[in-house]
Amino acid sequence: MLIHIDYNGSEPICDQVVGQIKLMVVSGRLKPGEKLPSIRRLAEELKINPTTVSRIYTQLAQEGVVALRQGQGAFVTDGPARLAPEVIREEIGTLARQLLVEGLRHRLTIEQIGEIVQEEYQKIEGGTA
Amino acid sequence: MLIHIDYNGSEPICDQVVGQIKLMVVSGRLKPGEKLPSIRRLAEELKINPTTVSRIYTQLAQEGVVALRQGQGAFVTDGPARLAPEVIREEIGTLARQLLVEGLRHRLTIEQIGEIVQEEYQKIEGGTA
Amino acid sequence: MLIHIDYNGSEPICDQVVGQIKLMVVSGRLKPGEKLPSIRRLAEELKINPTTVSRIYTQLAQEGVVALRQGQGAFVTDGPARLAPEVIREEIGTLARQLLVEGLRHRLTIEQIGEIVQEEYQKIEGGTA
Amino acid sequence: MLIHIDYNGSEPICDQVVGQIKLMVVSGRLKPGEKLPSIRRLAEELKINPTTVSRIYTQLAQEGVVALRQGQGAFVTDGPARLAPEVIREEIGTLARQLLVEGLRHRLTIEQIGEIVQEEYQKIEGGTA
DNA sequence: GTGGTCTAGACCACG
DNA sequence: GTGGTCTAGACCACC
Repeated sequence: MLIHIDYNGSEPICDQVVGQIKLMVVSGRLKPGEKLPSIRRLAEELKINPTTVSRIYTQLAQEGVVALRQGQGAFVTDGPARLAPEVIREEIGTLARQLLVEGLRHRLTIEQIGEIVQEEYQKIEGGTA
Repeated sequence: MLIHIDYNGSEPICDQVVGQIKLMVVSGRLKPGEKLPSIRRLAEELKINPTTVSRIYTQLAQEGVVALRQGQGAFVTDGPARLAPEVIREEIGTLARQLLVEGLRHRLTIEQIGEIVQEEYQKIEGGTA
Repeated sequence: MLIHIDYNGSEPICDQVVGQIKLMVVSGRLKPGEKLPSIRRLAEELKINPTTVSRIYTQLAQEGVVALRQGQGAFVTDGPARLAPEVIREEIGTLARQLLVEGLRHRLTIEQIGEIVQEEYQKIEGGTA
Repeated sequence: MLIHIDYNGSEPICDQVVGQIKLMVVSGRLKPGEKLPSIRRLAEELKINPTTVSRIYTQLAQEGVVALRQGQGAFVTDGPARLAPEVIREEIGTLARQLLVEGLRHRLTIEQIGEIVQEEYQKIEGGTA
């Protein structure tokens, strides 16, 4: 699955894995309908507890990234339930504000921040083809 | 201090206050050299625990937003210690990636995400004048 | 049998099939006395495991929707065993309560919930004629 | 907390408790801003494992019923994030369909089912005053 | 004191 | 084989 875990950092393991799987879905490296490794298999591969993987998959399911089917496994969905547009606007706005505050704090200009967003977008979409 | 705390949300109080103080610094509402309220005073004003305020100031000091001077209080710095450009690029890149992943996941286009970033930037800079 | 399975959803396949067969019986598309396909045939048709179909038929038999006759197959009954009115009242009351709790939680009025019930009733009875 | 658990039934304990807490919120017996018992306290009271209560509270938080605040406890919110109207319609429609199928199956008329919904609504709203 | 994360291992339901 | 639930107990972050 090409997931890298930093076991010593302060970010919880489950957040790290959830983030990387979301990225793989958005970038197209994991496609709708595709099957993820089983809980036990991924736990072995990442050397973490199966219960932790279970929690990761459950969280992804709640965010609409995957669907869990008993006896079959975890499958990538074709997108999350649509939230009201103003809810999405608020959520993304909060993330944008955090990005701006940290960027400006470190003496970047709005243009430089915009460039970084574009560069990261290219990296993500590069995997879609 | 014009800080608003959402006591009913799930975001930790200390994160809320840290975020808003950073925002006030970046937007120019708090200027370099300016003195922040004492721990006791701010705790009273926000009706939170003094030890929480203490942790907030410590965290801000670690991030280079304020400098703590023994017995005198917390003073806004003129910016964090200059990190290597690659380090800043990586940190901001991570935030940009999170923004993009969540935005794209909710079916926003890169253009819509860019617009939200611009709108939030206007809100921040509106306070600078 | 005109059963549609959502292989990408999180609802167990057996629940989906049980629900649709019950719906076909209630709406009159399956009539009392009618024979259902054999386990093997339905399993082939729906491309699911025969043991799953077996469990589906067993569950339908337990709920009184069909009767299983040794070596002959599953036949639609003319209704479940008549339970005491209080038992039925309690079971349906529980389902009504769940409907109301979820509806009210999402800011629907009792009138809107009632309308949805009526609309769904029309959809069901449209198949009876 | 006046929660009753059936330890022998087939419905998972966590679903039972989640359902009852939702009902208490919708009916006004638990009001927005009100604090729920701590995880450890409720675990003791219900004689179940603290981890199970934790999962219950987490689920309620994800459904927008409560907000969890570290160091403080669980607090009733003033409602879930607004979903797109068609999503709500679909979710409630599914519950309505289940209600109708079970009711009609047990030989109730649409009028009788409507009466049960009204009666249950009175029971819920009776607690609001 | 509070909730959040992680581990460990049992048992059940689905396919 | 798959995921789902529950228990048990450790350690950390927040207030």
